Amino acid sequence: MTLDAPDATARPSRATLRDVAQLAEVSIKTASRVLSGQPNVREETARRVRDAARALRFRPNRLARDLRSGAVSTAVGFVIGDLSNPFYTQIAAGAERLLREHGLELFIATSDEDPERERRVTLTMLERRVRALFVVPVAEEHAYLVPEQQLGTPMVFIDRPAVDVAADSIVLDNRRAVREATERLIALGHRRIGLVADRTQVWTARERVAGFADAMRAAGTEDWQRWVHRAHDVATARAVASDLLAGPDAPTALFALNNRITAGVVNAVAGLPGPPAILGFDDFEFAATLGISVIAHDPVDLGRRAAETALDRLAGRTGMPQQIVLPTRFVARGSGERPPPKAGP
Amino acid sequence: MTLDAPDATARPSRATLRDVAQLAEVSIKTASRVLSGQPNVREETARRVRDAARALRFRPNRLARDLRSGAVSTAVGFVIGDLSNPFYTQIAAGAERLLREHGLELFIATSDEDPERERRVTLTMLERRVRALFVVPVAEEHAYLVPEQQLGTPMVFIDRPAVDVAADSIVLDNRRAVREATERLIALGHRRIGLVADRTQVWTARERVAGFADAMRAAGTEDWQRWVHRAHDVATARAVASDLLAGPDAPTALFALNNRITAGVVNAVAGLPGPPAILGFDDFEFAATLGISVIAHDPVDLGRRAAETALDRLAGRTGMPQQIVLPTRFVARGSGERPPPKAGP
DNA sequence: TCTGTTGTTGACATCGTTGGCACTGCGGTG
DNA sequence: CACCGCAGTGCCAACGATGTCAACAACAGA
Repeated sequence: MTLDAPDATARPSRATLRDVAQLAEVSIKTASRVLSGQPNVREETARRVRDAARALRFRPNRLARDLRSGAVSTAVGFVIGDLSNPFYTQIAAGAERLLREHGLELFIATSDEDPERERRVTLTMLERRVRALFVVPVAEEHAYLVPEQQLGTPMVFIDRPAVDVAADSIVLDNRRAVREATERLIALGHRRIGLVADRTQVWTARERVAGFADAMRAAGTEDWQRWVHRAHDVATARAVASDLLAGPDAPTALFALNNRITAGVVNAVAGLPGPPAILGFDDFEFAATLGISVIAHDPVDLGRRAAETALDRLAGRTGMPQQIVLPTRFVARGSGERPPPKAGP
Repeated sequence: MTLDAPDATARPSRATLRDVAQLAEVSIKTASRVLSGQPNVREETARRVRDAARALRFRPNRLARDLRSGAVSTAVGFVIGDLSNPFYTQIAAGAERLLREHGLELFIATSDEDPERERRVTLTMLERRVRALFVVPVAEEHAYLVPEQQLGTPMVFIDRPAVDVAADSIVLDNRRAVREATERLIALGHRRIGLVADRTQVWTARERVAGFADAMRAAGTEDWQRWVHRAHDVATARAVASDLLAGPDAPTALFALNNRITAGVVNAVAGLPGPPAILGFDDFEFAATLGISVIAHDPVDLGRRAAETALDRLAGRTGMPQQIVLPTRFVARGSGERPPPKAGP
């Protein structure tokens, strides 16, 4: 009993192909052939190998496999902003479903809506040699992805387009959707419309505010900027809405530009007598129950289309990056159809 | 200018450590030392290497690194049932936050609530040599994980305990929570309590129904079984609730045993005159706005505790698997405090 | 001058797998 | 009988990184 015998100590180690080959009394290569389904192995030999693998509970090391065989990993990376926002996770769910049908696995990591973290997790994904990459970007700067893309990793940007890298993207028709919804409010007689938008850094927020501006200007309201307010999370949105309604010259309608803001606004308004009109961007589970009118779209479809695009590229499609614009639809449920109070100054 | 110079053809390939070393005119090993921050390299040499790496846009290949250095990957696997259920994603968000602080990255894959798929994605995670593994299990059978666990990969089961593998788990005090909530309904005078529970296969559903049975039996209701109904998604839950309320001997209270079922029930009841009392398991964003009383708990904390447990194991804690039971709290918001109608048979 | 120490560097083996190629029998062909 | 094709198998290199160890220079102390 020597002191340095490593196998004597209680340190079981994972069975490798070598162990399987040894037990089956074949070469490593033959074992590999059997276990990865290559032809030209006698059935009896194959059986021996399979038995050995089972006995040793052999699990191939994907790291080694993927390393050896270049970029044929089955992992696809998905970088989203925040796991607790259903908007992101539904996109992921949509992409996942389609990818799975093609034998690919979706791995999700979060950027926490921080550009620097987005960059880090994205690069980590690439270091792991994912087969394709999906990003719902927060950062404005993606030049660092250019070389990676040239190396052949398909990349698809979701919900927000790629700026300084020529990649495919799937977006919503934000500007038009908000313009048209704002026009509806104006047609109902609203002029004091409180818009609650996400941070300016976010592309969708900018687009949506632009749509609002389009409609307001068309209606002759040049000081539309004073009606634009900012919030990024539910609590802030709630506070902003409460303040607006309590303040002088309170808006007769509130327009919340994403799901979290809508949650805050709905919360603030709940139970108020003579509530303002309310519109939200993004549909949500309780919108029907609460009677909230929204600009609806299908995040699952957003993800599905992104997956389609990536699969196309993997199948060999080349050429200019595509930008797919998905439609939205207005769903009237009551809250957005309330006219402003009759008596006014 | 030879014909076979590979660099002459338009085949850009990813720069490796070798390329960097060549350009910097050092050995591969020295380049490795510089780029992975090992000591004992002359500053001038180090600078040359860093410059070369930058010029070639070198990105290390994690596959190779992780392969060589054994199981020291920074990836942690998380297997959840469904990306579009906030319950799961919030758990993931909680775990992610803590893991990140320890330099670990969370990779999420979904089982689609299918035991066979759960098994497959779990094994894939292990084949990728994750440092630790989290599972919100659907399957009842996890014996296949035993050898992997013995090899040292910490595993934590979340929301539902591990059955045939001795792993740590974090669960809620389901049975007690439901028993006590049911007792409240009984104290209010309810006897006809319609319970809408998830499938029997799901451990939490069984526990929660057991809690209901405890309370009903204690109150002398031996035929509690006839009040138990099943639903797995929002639509079914809604239909079940509608049927119950329309049928003869309609319940005076509805108790929904998870977030999706609650959504369906709330939907079905919305706007009804003289609505039944409603209780839900799992809190949700609009519960306050809608005045729905719930058994609340913190999924984010569930994830955080799971991460803590795994980190402990990684830090070397040995010994028996722990089962951590997290408390729930009852949040009264009105819907659960409605007494049954006075006039009765 | 010899020996020991310290810092810097590179040659080589290695992780677990797959690809390329060569080798062995064996039956069929000219 | 030399030759070919072909199924079945094994040896060796390779993927891209890191670990081990030794070589070497510079310098201090005896």
